[in-house]
Formats: sequence, C-alpha cells, structure tokens
Amino acid sequence: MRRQAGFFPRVYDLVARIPRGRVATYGQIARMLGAPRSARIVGWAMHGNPHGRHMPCHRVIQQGGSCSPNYRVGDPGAQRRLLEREGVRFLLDGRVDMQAHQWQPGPEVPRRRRGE
DNA sequence: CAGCTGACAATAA
DNA sequence: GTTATTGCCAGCT
Repeated sequence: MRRQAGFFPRVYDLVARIPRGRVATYGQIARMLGAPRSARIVGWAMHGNPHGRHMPCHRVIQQGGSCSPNYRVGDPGAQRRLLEREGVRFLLDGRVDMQAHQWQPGPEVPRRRRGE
C-alpha cells in the first residue's frame, strides 16, 4: 500500500514528527515504517534530505545513543549542541540518555515490540 | 544504461 | 557470549 509512496517520504514525515527534546534511532523509525531491515535507508534519507533545516535529522541517532559519526553539518558536535539546546540530556559517555529521551510514538500506539 | 555505495540494524553462525 | 554477513531504497559514478 503506502509502500508505493516511496520510503524516503515516509521517513521524512516520521522524523519531522519527532517532538522537540526527544530523539529516535534509525532502527526505531525503520521499524515504524514496517521495515526493520531498512535502517540504512533511513540514514540515507537524511543524507539526501531535500527539506534541510525542516528535517530534525539531529534528533535521529544511533541505537546506542551516540550521534551519527558521519553527521556532517558544519562542525563536529553540532548535533549534540542542538539536542542539548532542546533539553536533551547527554551522558558522560557522550551518548544521549535514551532511557529518558528516546521518542515513543503517541499513547495511541503503545508498543510495537515484536511478539506481543 | 547498469552497478556500486551509503547517516544502520537485525539475523545467522 | 561475540563476530560476520545480509537486507534495504535511492542517489551517484
């Protein structure tokens, strides 16, 4: 069905829905789209994001909580500053506190955990 | 025109 | 338990 709509548009739409002060992982987004194996495509969508600043790609991070190593946006650490500026807490490990900031899809979609 | 690479994650061994 | 490979869509060479 919506798979015809293309994968990127869906990624952009979902990422754009990430609330301020919250973060999501590539795998999480891919999983929401019904493609748990397309995590790379999510990242690739960011690489070619035609939306630019309207695309909070800085809110999209690795599953471990670290920022994308290849995140090129001018100067290193920019992503971290953007997140901190939104109220995201960073651990001393240089990772985002996923437990506290990993984005969860509204209360309407409680859990998409496999097998439940 | 066709093939390879690419901001990751999950499954298999 | 860890390490290696596969899967995916689109853009670029």
